[in-house]
Amino acid sequence: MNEQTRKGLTIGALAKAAGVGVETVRYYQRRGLLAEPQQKRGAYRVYGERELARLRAVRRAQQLGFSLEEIDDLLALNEDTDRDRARALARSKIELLDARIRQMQEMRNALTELVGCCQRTDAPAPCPILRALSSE
Amino acid sequence: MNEQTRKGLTIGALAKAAGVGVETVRYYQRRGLLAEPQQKRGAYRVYGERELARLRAVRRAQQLGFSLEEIDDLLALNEDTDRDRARALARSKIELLDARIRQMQEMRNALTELVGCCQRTDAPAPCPILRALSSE
DNA sequence: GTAAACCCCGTACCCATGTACGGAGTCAAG
DNA sequence: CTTGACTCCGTACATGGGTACGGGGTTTAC
Repeated sequence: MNEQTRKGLTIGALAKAAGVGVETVRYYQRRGLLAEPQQKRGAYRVYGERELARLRAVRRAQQLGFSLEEIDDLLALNEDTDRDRARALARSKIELLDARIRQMQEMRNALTELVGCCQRTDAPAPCPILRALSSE
Repeated sequence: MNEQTRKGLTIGALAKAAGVGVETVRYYQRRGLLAEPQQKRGAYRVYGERELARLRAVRRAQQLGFSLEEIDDLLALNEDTDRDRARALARSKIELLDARIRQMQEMRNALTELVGCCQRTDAPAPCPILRALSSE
């Protein structure tokens, strides 16, 4: 019954496997973020690994702070026939990621400080979180 | 005229300084994310550095993928009188940040690969972005 | 002391991202 | 061959995070 994964998934199974709702899958299809599968079993669409991988990737990328539109761009990079354009877009996303990563690390440090310090004191020091987030 | 920053800002100046709209400031106030300033000049509220810093911090944290509610929690950590609770929350956010940072780095690597490779080939290799995003 | 620019407040509207609903058709197990 | 779970499709509603509007009061610069 788990060779369904090989044999093909119904939309429900796909959604479950990716940890999203059926309606979400359909929504992504409507938006063009997820292609409708070519294959069908009778009247029902049949999904495979490709769709599952993509669906999971969408969720991941979303958690990284990208919008569905950006994700579409991102996932299209590979297919892009205009390699130069693709590379340029990729580079700009890299810069964006770098900036976010840096800030997340600052925030992380601030939180660590917060956890570590004040083990004993209740002094109202200048908020390390604010400090971490206020750097340009 | 720029000692307004010392003397106090109107809502418009505050918004501008933080790079948001006036309506956004008011919205944050309504949500309780930004306290209304105690001071007023006549009928107009007067804002200071505290508010500006906080407002900027909100924007930053937002870019890091936190919701306004989470941001409220985060910024409240410092004030929290229940230190244990604060520490626990901080720890959980640290883990979350770590996970996101890791994934962002994977994604960054994938993009770098994408930029670097295929300088000459147009071979449809397995999408590095999908790969980066598909790791659990 | 008047005009432009700005604030206040309330309410309504907007976009992205889903979620829910409901009637009708379909599949697969028993 | 029936029954229960599932799919399809369309449309409507929800939530988060704002944004716009409008009537009226206030400041400030001239």
